[in-house]
Amino acid sequence: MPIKSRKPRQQAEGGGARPVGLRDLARHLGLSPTTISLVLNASPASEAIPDATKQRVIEAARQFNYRPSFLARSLRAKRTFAAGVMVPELSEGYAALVVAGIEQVLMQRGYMCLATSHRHSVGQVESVVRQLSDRQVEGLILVDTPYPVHAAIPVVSVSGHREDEGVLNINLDHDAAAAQGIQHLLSLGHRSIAVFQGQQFSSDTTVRWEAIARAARDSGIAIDSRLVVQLEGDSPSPETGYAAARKLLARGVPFTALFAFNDISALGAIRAFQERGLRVPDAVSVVGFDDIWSAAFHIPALTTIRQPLRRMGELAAEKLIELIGAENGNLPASVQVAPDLIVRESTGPVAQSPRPSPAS
Amino acid sequence: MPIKSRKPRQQAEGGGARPVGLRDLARHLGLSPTTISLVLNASPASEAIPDATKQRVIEAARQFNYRPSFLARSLRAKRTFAAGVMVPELSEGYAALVVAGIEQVLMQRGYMCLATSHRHSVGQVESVVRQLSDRQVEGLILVDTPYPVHAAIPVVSVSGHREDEGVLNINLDHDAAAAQGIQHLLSLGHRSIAVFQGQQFSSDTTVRWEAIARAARDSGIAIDSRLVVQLEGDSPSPETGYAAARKLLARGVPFTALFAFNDISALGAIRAFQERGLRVPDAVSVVGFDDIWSAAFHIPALTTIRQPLRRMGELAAEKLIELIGAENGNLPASVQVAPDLIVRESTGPVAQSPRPSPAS
DNA sequence: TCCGCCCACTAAAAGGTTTTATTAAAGGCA
DNA sequence: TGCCTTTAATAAAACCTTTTAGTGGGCGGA
Repeated sequence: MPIKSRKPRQQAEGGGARPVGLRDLARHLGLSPTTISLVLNASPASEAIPDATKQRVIEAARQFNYRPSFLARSLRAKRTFAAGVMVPELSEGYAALVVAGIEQVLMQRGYMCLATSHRHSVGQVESVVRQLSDRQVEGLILVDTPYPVHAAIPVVSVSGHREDEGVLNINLDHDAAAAQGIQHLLSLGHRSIAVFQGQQFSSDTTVRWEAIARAARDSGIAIDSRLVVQLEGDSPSPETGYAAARKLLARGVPFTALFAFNDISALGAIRAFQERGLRVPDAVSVVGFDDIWSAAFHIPALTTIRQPLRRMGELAAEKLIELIGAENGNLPASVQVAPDLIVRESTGPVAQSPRPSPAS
Repeated sequence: MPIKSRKPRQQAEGGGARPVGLRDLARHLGLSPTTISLVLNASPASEAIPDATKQRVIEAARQFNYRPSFLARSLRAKRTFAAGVMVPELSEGYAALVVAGIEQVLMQRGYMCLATSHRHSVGQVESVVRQLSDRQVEGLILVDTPYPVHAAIPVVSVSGHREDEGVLNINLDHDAAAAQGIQHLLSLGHRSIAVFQGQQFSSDTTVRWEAIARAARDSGIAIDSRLVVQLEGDSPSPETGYAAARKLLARGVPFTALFAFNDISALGAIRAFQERGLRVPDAVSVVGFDDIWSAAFHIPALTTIRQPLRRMGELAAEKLIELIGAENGNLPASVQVAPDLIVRESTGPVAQSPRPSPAS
């Protein structure tokens, strides 16, 4: 694929004034580019240069508004100060929060954030990784992206649960999360608990489901397999939860609470329940997951397990930068973050009437 | 700020194998780098080269998995195929949707998306623009960013309403949007309509408010200034609308409908109303703006003016690329996109009882 | 007087491409 | 044979820095 050079864009002012470079400064000062570079970079070798000259150089640089070419120095130093970030879909609330955290830390440390999305297409994943590698990003952050990635650079995976050698994981402590949710429901008297499993493509799906099943078992109750529904479709809207809830109701197996896969699906489920005349939390209690910003303002406000998504993004960026700077040897280790149970209005004590079987 | 070169990261395999370059290929084939470059870029000058040689070159390139250095060719060709994207805050649903559209188009056209946020800090805006310029992005897309930006590259502004010379705008047709909302409420019998104005820092604030006032005037009703409340605080949560609604109620001026600044604030307002015993839409009708994904699944589902946010992002990217490729002269022009009124459950006919004055 | 050292810089290479200008060899024609 | 053209390539410059290895001159000391 050829790359054509472009005739330099005419400045509004008319003169195709190309930016001032080290050479221009050198000529203007009657010095060599080397000297200028040494001084401006405060390189150790510049100690031999008298302060007067240094001042002259610095002054001229400011006056001409000299900005070194990132391209040129990247080429020379083999450092791009750029990191690639891959998410399934940027518009998703989940990904957006994590990316916001990542971007903030990267920026603050002088790195650029190259944002990409793959829409769960394996081909797209490969193509994007190739493009990022071509641009010599120094590291990669994968968010909720359970696809194999082959890269010769440091990789941090958020909610990836990867076993891959050399991938640093930032994951939620799902056992704690599941225990919090189950305990909360148990303490309200619930015994028949329905569960939403995530979509196939979500990397949290398996881990979360297994943690919930384990937590239930440990608490002495079992999850009836007829009360387990898997979310389908890749729409990032409550639609998925709405459909799953209807499927659940259609099975006719009584339950008093739902542990949803995430807040989005919980919202959809609540709507489906209310449409069938099942009030939340009177007839059914619902626990969400994530604590997206609208969870608190839904009616009823959602009880949920909060994931510190933004913090996870920040951590991912911090760890990535550590990895990039690390000598071989002492590499930083994976990190687990703690969930928080946020009790709001969508959960309540189990109803008096023994079994509020859903209307069919 | 000095830039130190890093000792090349040891590959897992052990050999610090640096990537194969044009020179390596040349040596292996017994040709010069020039020839390889000519052939691989299918440059016009390569016509003189016999097909046999071309094949040899192409074959070797594939075999060694040769990937040209983006840095080097960018340096030489003065093209980076990168665009900077600035939003107030990446985690906001509004920005995330626009950015998703932008990223998709940029990627598909071979451009990289450098995502940044500024949190409404003018200093941060300047710093980010500087960093992006240093990296020689070929263009800039500003989303909801009403701050002056001085750049010598093409700029596209989404919902920016800038008058600046040389900035291409992608804006919603706010007059149409306001007319749709007002007409809808009028047709339901509402005459006392409250309005939320956006936060000071949002670039849509003024335009939207003026459009609404104009639409009301044109329809023969006036907006009582005591029914106008400005959102405050920069939290991207319904909290702002919740607070504004309480302020509105506290004023004790009767109203039967609210035209909110956006869906997020509408959600907060609905909660505030319900807490005061004002059912939506029975006692108060609420119209939102944006049509974020959860609007449809809120209870009650939100009637709202949809902005085609993703499409606006796509358009912005398309126009930016046009601008970048444009000869001086025929530049593409600004674009207005059309809103859609989405009628759901949060609006209804005005109540029978003449003036459902809010409980104080 | 001569050696070595310090001072204040600089020349040149390197990084990996693209592009312009040039060349060596072969072939055609007078 | 001598001249011109075509073929099949190549050398070198350019892009803009950073870094290594010097350099020339002045000066102190023996």
